[in-house]
Amino acid sequence: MGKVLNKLVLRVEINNVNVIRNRKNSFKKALERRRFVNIERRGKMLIFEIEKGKKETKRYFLLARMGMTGRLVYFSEEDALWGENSFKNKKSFSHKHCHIIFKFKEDAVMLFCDIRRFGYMEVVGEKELEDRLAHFGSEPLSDSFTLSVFRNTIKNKKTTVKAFLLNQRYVAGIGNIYADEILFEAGVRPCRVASSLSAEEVKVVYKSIKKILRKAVVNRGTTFSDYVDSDGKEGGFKKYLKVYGRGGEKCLNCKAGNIKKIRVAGRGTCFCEYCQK
DNA sequence: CCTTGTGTTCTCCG
DNA sequence: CCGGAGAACACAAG
Repeated sequence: MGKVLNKLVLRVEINNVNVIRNRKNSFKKALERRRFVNIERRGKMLIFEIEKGKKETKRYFLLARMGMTGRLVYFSEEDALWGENSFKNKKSFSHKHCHIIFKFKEDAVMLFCDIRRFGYMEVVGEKELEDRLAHFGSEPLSDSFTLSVFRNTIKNKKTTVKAFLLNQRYVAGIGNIYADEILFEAGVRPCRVASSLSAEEVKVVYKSIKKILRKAVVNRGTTFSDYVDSDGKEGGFKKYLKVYGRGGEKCLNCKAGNIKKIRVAGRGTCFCEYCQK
């Protein structure tokens, strides 16, 4: 979404007020006639820093969370028309599911669309931002996420290793697809109790987190059904999926075991009964 | 019925 | 009875 940086937001159109949380911070008023001066990410949350007004001392931020089907889409000048051809992926971007439109002075637009409406946006002040950031664990691809940090985090956790990986308080940003792929890469069964992993297994899971997430980022994410990035482009990681969505198939690695599909931590979970111990 | 991210509520245990 | 941990539930719509 870097293309919206420093562009002037002229107008914010709200088609569905229900996707805005924390309405006390007057969403439109906080955004119109201002610019986004910085954009960051923490876990699965995007943080747009909003330009300060002349007399203001405190900063405000636009937070965006995509849930399952939420997406931010950028249209440049020539594409920013509402004609039939603009919305090539009609299910994702139909008028019906486009909830907020940011119109920039530069003639560009940014859309917040969400079919299932698990996603939301909100404007928060510095204090509220601090509160929300406090709920996130380590950024798995940062240098500060070391093996010893990971050992300390997973130590004594009585939950399953899959639930542990999905818990944003421990490691931020891992969802269901990557949790399954990480555990396959590590050769560890999703239903294992986290604290039961040997020192060696913890190390392998740690390395697998880095490896899978790096590869996913390089390939710009996973398009399993209809995910697209802000340019409307699909992610390329799908071709590297080894267990997710392969329940009932033969394992690509051992060519012997079957990929089982079970339920762990309330989520559909795929693993190889032969490769993962 | 299934799918998932996350915020809330419930339950268990010391 | 309190607090924390972890599990379970609720939500949405295709």
